[in-house]
Amino acid sequence: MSTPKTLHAAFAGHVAAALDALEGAGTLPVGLPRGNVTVEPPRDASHGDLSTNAAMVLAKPAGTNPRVLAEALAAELAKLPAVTGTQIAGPGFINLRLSPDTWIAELNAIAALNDDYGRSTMGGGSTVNVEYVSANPTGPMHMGHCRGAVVGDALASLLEWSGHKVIREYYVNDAGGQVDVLARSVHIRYREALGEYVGEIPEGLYPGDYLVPIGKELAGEFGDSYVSAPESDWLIQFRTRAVAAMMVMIRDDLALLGIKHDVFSSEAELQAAGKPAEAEAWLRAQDLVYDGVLEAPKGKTLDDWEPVELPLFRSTKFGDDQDRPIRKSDGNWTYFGADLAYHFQKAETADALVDIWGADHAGTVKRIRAAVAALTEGAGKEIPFEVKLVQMVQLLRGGEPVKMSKRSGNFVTLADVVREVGKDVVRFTMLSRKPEAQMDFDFAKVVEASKDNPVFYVQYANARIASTMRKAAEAGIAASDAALARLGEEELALVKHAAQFPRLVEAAAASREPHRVAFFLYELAGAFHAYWNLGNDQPEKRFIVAQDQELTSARLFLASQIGQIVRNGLAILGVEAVEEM
RNA sequence: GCGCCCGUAGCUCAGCAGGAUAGAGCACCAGAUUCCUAAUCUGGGGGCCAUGGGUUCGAAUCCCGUCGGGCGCACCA
Repeated sequence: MSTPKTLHAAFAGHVAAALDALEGAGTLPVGLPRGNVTVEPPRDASHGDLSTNAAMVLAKPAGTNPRVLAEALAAELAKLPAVTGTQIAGPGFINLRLSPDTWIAELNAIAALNDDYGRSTMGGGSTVNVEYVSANPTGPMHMGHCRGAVVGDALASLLEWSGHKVIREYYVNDAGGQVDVLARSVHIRYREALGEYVGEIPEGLYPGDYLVPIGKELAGEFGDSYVSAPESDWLIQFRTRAVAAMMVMIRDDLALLGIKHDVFSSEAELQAAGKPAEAEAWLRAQDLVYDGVLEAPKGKTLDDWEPVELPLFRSTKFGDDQDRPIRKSDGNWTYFGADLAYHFQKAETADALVDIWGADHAGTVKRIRAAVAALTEGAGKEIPFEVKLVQMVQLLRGGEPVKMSKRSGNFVTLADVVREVGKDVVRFTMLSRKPEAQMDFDFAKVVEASKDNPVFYVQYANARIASTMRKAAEAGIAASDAALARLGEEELALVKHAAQFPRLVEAAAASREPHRVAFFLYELAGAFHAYWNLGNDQPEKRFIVAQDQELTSARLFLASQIGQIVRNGLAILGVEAVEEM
């Protein structure tokens, strides 16, 4: 896909060219680093349309005064046909004012690029593996998983928009003690299905009803042959079957949110393939794994603590606080031991790794980061690795916390919530706060149809535009770019706002923060609604002005492009852009 | 005791990989709203960006300390 340069990208190029010209003229020394040079719209629109700090950043290394350099640079930039005014302000900002034609051209660019406006080649086609959800396959998804799922999914599409190939991956923890517990829980349901009275599910097992159907299925298949058989006869089989059933449920839950992973990686398969053992052997050869005894944890008393010799990974060498065991005293892999090998496996097919984790796993970030550094450096290709921690969501209903009974296994499931408020509301709400901040999710508020509700407000902008188009069509007027010169200051201000979208997408992708897209849309919708409201008192400012078809067509064209941006932004977030509400 | 995250208006939160006079919504105050494109509109007050240092031409943003809140700290995942 070839992407024509958007206006902001083009001006970054223009400033660079102007600096080249100054170098050529001897005004500026050749080869100064320009990494800190920015070209961006000033916060205060009265300062102009674009602003660059180039003179301030380069003055010092050039051994000159910022204002002198600014004068020279401004003179160079003033030669551009698009620039109608330059001004030097403050400590050396150069403010540029652009011709209306420039903005009209950008409006046309939005129309031309359409669903692709905002895509960029920033990522250069490199592959990013985003691992998210990775909930244990021991039950349906509950709301605790929801935020990470949405953030991860939106981040994945954001990265695609900014020119990366993305692998959406789910790590299935089907090898640890939790899935053995699952198998035992299913065994009880199996006995129950055969007519046995099992009473209350014992403490420590999974009590949820969702295991009943699997018990029945296994009963139908195996009859009573495993009822009193020793655990070793049935555990693996029951476990495999239960995990498979759980993953079907989980995929269904994810589908409700519009989430579909490319790869599901099984921890059990990873172990069966000997990956953790390979990693251990290699790390031992590097003296990065050794047999040792950890000190007892400080500041916390454990009654059953005993010193034990375990194979330890030297994560302290890479910034961790403590070396970490990769196998347990029974010889099985620890979660970390397998996870280490898993990350190495992911690194083989990606140029960068991103993990989305719940904040309760914050304590394990350092060790896994250490492991990735050790393994990928060792393999000769160091892979950047980031963990995004997603904070917990508190569920409220009209301001009151939603009660959850752990005892009965009645947590609030994702499916219930999506069924109640809808996929779009869940997704947008989860993205309406930065991930590392805690968040409230109030059932009453998120479905409110008012301007106080961002989900509604943004969708309403698109719906309003769609309804205007329908209305205009009835009157026989269509959008047209024939007379865009008729658009005035207020309309062009909307274009200027919308034109930020490509930059915003790049910045959000670079910082791995999809919530910025949500905020941008909220603001853009706000600007659109504000313009719309002008029509309340001033009928000549309405989109449809019956006695002036030319102007109406131009405004409809504008509205249509604003709608396009809203739709593109919502597409990144995975939220439907409805046309009627 | 150690580590990580957070601390911005009365409340809930933004703040664009350091930039110009720190923003939005709610709440509050004052107006408008028989018209119109339903799901209101316009304007206003309100801040020592927790705090003390440091780096820089320039800090809410980066670094260090302190205070306050949350989370996590053996072979659980």
